[in-house]
Amino acid sequence: MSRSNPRVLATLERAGGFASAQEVYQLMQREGERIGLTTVYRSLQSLLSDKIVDLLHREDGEAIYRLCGESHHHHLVCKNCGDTVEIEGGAIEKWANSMAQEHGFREVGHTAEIFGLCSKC
Amino acid sequence: MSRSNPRVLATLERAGGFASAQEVYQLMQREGERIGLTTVYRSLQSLLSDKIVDLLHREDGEAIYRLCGESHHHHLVCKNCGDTVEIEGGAIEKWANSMAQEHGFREVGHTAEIFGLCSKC
DNA sequence: TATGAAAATGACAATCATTTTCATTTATGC
DNA sequence: GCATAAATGAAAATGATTGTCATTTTCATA
Repeated sequence: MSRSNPRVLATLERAGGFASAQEVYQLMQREGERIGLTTVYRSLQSLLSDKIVDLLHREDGEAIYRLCGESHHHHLVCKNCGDTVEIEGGAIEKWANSMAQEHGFREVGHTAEIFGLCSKC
Repeated sequence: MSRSNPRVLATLERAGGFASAQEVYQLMQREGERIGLTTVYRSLQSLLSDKIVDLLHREDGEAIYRLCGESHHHHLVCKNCGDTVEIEGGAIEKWANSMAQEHGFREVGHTAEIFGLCSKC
């Protein structure tokens, strides 16, 4: 069973707590850290199963890891220029919880992202 | 400019209006239709840009296409057994629209999925 | 009915994220 | 020091998706 390499977590934090495995790896490379892509993937998976990060997906399907404990928010993404705004999701939390309760689900999480064209595009 | 092959749309309908490109392709193969994987991808993309289908992603990131006009709903997915319940998302529509308006975004869409442990697991 | 331009098709190769394999290095207890 | 388990990373494997390109089909018009 592999444990997480602490530099991976540190890098994810430095990246704003929101990045893909590839991005974490490239960031570490650029900063001169000597680490393999495999280790980055393994560490992120380990952080995921320890519930230190969550997993969600970008529009193109690429997996992105988000630090838990970051205030839970969602994103409004421009599908043209990629500009991203963080937004509050209180309404979603309530919706997710009530739906889960209604259907007898426990330990629920959710993903919700909104995409469209920003005012500039 | 490539137009969508009508058999692709027909197959997606037959599949319940909810399937990945690979699934549509395999289904067509099994039913003896002579079509290439490339054409399936192209047709789905074309249906997407014509707004006849939407795109969303499975937990593993694989792209799934959903027929628009199917009543818009979301999913509650058991992360253990994969069991899925369709749920209404009226609250989400409102949230997405108000957030979009607040930040000046137009032509917005959204994805929202809830996952947890179902009552059996 | 011929013809030719444009669109559609599909085999195949390329790309990209992710996972697996496996040999090597590092850490740890004895 | 030594044995053993854990961690690491290079390289290959995998799987979805996209790009390329030669061929076929469609279809309006000569």
